[in-house]
Amino acid sequence: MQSIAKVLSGDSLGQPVGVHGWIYRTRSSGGIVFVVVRDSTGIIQTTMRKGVVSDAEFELASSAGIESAVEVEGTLAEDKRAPGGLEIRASKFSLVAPSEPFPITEYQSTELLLDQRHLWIRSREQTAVTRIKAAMLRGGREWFQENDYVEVTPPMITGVAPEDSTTLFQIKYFDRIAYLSQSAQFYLESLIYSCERVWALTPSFRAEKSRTPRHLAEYWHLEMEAAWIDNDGNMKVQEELVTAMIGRAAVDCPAELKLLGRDAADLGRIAPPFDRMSYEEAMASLQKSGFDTSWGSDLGAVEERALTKERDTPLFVVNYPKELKPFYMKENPDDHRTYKNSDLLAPEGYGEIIGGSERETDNSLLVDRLREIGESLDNYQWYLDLRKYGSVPHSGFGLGLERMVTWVCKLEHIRDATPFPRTVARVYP
RNA sequence: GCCGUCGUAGCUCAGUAGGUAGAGCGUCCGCCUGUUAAGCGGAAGGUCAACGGUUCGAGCCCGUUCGACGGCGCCA
Repeated sequence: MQSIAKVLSGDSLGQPVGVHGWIYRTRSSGGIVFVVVRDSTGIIQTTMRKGVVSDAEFELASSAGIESAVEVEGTLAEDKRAPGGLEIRASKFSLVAPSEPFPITEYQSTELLLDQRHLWIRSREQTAVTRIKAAMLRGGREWFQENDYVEVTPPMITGVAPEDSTTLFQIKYFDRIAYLSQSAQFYLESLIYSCERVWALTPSFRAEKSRTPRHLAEYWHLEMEAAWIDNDGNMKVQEELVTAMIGRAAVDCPAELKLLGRDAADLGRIAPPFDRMSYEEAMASLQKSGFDTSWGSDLGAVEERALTKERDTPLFVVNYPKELKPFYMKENPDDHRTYKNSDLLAPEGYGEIIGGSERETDNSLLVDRLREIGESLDNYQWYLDLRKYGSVPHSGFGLGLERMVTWVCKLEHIRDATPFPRTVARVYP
């Protein structure tokens, strides 16, 4: 047996080949049956003729339904009438396992596809997304390895909750309460004092009742933290990493990208340095476009879309007002109203995929800010400890993997960037 | 949390003025030796989301509940 991709390469033209997979489509016309077979690498038409295969095999082939598991052996032939120009003229057909009528047909609704997700992930589109996502992760892992980052394994169960813990999933943890992690950042920050440069890929959980095309309740969070680098260095890491991830997908998955309407060549234009714009400049630009917004307003979905819609490469927005961002960021010495931070916005209107910053290194400043926002210091004691024993400048960021996949794969909704999306309305299948 | 749309056959949908429930696809049976999500003929298939109300009569009008989807906010 060979992969369908291998057979489609045409190397075996005129020679015996065999494939196994699942029936993608069947059509029959009297004494001939067309069975289009799908495997993980592609689809190919096979033809069964009465008299060439046995009557029993012919009967099986003509009655087998979509998604039946089959094996076909025959001769590879060129034929203009075949989709793709190549077909296997079968000498042998066997049914590995029949399929009941497949619930997903040519007529589909969003609801059906989500209810039948365990079956819909067999689709060519979902398969392409899965492979592209894997390639992006491969590219990221390669980049981290080449740049001396240590992959670490932070916990996903935490005992600490901020005062406003409404966005945390609570779990029963033996005889007390614990929470599912929203971010591994504090754990990564702890690890830089030994490994200096660390990264982790973990699930993050958000109990926000968000109902948008860019939110999941569970998503894969790619986070990095490094000692001795400031926010400019942090942004350089981000643009190089993003470029490496996209580059790997473009090289390894051009066909999958094309299937999704994304030209791999266009992705090749994405290279450091990415454009940079301050929050203040972003505000001015939005006001010029007629937005009723001013200093202190956050960039919402509409604003991010406006800023990135006409772009085909990512955009950094830097130096947000402090009140819009969390307490652990480092104040901008050039403008005390803002932090040394950045959000990376994906182009084409997709919006934020990374949030990052230089971290505050001064223990007393952190304590002040925590008091200001009414947080109990007890919950942060171990985090504050990190500033007591050789505090060093450091920076880091978190990348929402599915958000990046949504952009790279030109998806309309983030739930298609993961095989089994978890949203406020769905935990099945 | 807020705003909006929709629940009718396995799937996608139509259902006019309130008067005995329809189509295409799928399934099953038959025909067809080059189909491209093939074509032709036939058959089976329904608690119209649930509950309550109005009416001689409700898929349709009113109310409540449940579910799903679209968008905003929050965020990656």
